[in-house]
Amino acid sequence: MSILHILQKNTVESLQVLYGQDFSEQDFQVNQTKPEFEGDYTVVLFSLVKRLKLSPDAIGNALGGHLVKTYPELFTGFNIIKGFLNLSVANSYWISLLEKNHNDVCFGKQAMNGKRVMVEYSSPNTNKPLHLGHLRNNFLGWSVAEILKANGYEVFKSCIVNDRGIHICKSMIAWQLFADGATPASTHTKGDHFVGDYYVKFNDEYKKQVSELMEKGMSKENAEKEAPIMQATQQMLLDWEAGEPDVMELWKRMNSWVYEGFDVTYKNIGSDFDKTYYESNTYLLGKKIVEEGLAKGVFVKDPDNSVWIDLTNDGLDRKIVQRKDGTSVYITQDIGLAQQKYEEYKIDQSIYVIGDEQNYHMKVLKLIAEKLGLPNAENIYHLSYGMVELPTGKMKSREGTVVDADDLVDEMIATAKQHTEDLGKVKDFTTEELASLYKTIGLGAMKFYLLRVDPKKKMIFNPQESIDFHGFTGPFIQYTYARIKSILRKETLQPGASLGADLLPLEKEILITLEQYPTIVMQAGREQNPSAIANYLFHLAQVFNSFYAEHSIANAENESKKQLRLQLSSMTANILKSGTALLGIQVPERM
RNA sequence: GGUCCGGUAGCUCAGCUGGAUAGAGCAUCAGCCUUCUAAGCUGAGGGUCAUUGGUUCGAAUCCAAUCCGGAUCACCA
Repeated sequence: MSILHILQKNTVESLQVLYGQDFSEQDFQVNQTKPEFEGDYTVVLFSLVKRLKLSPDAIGNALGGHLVKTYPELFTGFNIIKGFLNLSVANSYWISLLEKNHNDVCFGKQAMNGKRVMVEYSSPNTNKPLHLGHLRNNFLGWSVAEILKANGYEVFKSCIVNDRGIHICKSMIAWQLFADGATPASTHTKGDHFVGDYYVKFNDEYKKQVSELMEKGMSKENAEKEAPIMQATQQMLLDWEAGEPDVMELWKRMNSWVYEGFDVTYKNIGSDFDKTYYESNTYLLGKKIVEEGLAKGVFVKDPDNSVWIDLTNDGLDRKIVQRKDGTSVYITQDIGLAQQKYEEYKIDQSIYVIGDEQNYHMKVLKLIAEKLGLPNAENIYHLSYGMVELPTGKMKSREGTVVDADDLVDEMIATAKQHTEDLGKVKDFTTEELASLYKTIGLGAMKFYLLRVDPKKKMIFNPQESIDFHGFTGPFIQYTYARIKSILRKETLQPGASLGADLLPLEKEILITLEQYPTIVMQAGREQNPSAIANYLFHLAQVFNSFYAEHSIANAENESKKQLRLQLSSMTANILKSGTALLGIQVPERM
């Protein structure tokens, strides 16, 4: 139990003893004491004044006195300033916390709670390579899954691949028209980029054809429909749905190129999935759902045979769930998949990591699932994250401002290499060790940069800022870890050693911060928010570095101080390592 | 227009279950490597927390209105 929680509980008990009244932990606030006052934790007394009809000073004196008297091993003194009761926590509490946990690499992890959760993330289209936006999604999804595991959930990572539809046919048509049989192998191109290039070619040709038709006097709207390449694409989609062998073969072939490329990227950035769903399989579930919904009266059929759901009573609109030609739309497939996930994994919660541009869509999905009476409908949760923008504005594929994921990863690794070489601290590393270090640092910088901000908010990706490895960055934390490990290699930590009874301010500050880690992990899990971890780790590293600059560990004043500081260092390193692991970031022993 | 989200230092962001003088990083300026890794540390300057009103002992935080920015409202996914 956290010290904050203990203090809350003790306060409730004391108030009961002192005044015979039942208070709950929500009836008053406990904070960390501001540095300018004496004490460690502060009970804010104002909210108790009204109910007890006593002055803040009277309550503070009674409560402070009672706490110190009743829990002398915990509280050593108190003072009251303007309605704030400041309590000092005994050094022995902090020191025993350190003795117990300095070597526990699982500190902060919760026991299994028996709940099963699925986290769906990444969800790429197979017509173009991954970009910066996908990276935020991938890092977020992966990290949230790990954070939930640390909170005791059994987690399944899943991915729905959007592998069919008109956009896929566009790349296929363009390949037929322009590739002349070229393949990723023949052109030495990564498969997903190769296919993406034909998607671009499609759009170029389409634009050309539309403007040609418009020059001949056709309206823009008609030209967009009549352009031969678009007509061919629509025909191809029909052929695909009819299972036409040539089309299916080409589709499989081009998708396999894309998957080869994706695999490389996923492996590189450390994304993995327990289950991959393919839209080409799940879209058929739509029909069944629509029939059931019609039978239940949840859906209605219009005269033209299209099927709708009326959500106007829920403040939304009428929404189509099946086209008049009987084909299923995006949302229908999602309902089917939601059900399939539940049936296959018996999950208690289903999390969707999807951009906030789809807030409306996800609201509709959940509503429909509820109206259909799907068993886990109320546990569908949209983890909605903000878009990634550039300092110049939004990324636009038409304007070529999309930041490619593979390029970015390469750039970050190259930057890590450059910095490392400039500093020249690891000249004895082998080529393999260096390559691994560059990757650890480059990816660490990138992941931290994308995870350090609140996922719900849109963020700006500043290329210059992202390759700065100083300050609030991944490498700063990695560096702090490497520094500690350097000491721990040279000095011997003796587990049962006497640590003395005194704590210097900076030593105590580290301990107070270390103690918060389990609370932060819980908070990050509750909020599904990796940035809580990132902010915490940065703060911990900062506090440790201040301590490190101020006090010597190897040449401490005496042996018990040295052992105390070695244990502080060890526990800090463990938390830096396990915390960064929750963000998908590794820490190097040297850098 | 309807719905939803956001506006905190020059820039990027914390803080938001109401609590003491609003915090970091970057950038700027001034210091600190003969002792454990300077990818570090110490200090300085920098704020009408969009605006106005309300709630109360107390508001960046809660409520309302206004202004500004964004997302979304397809027989696209």
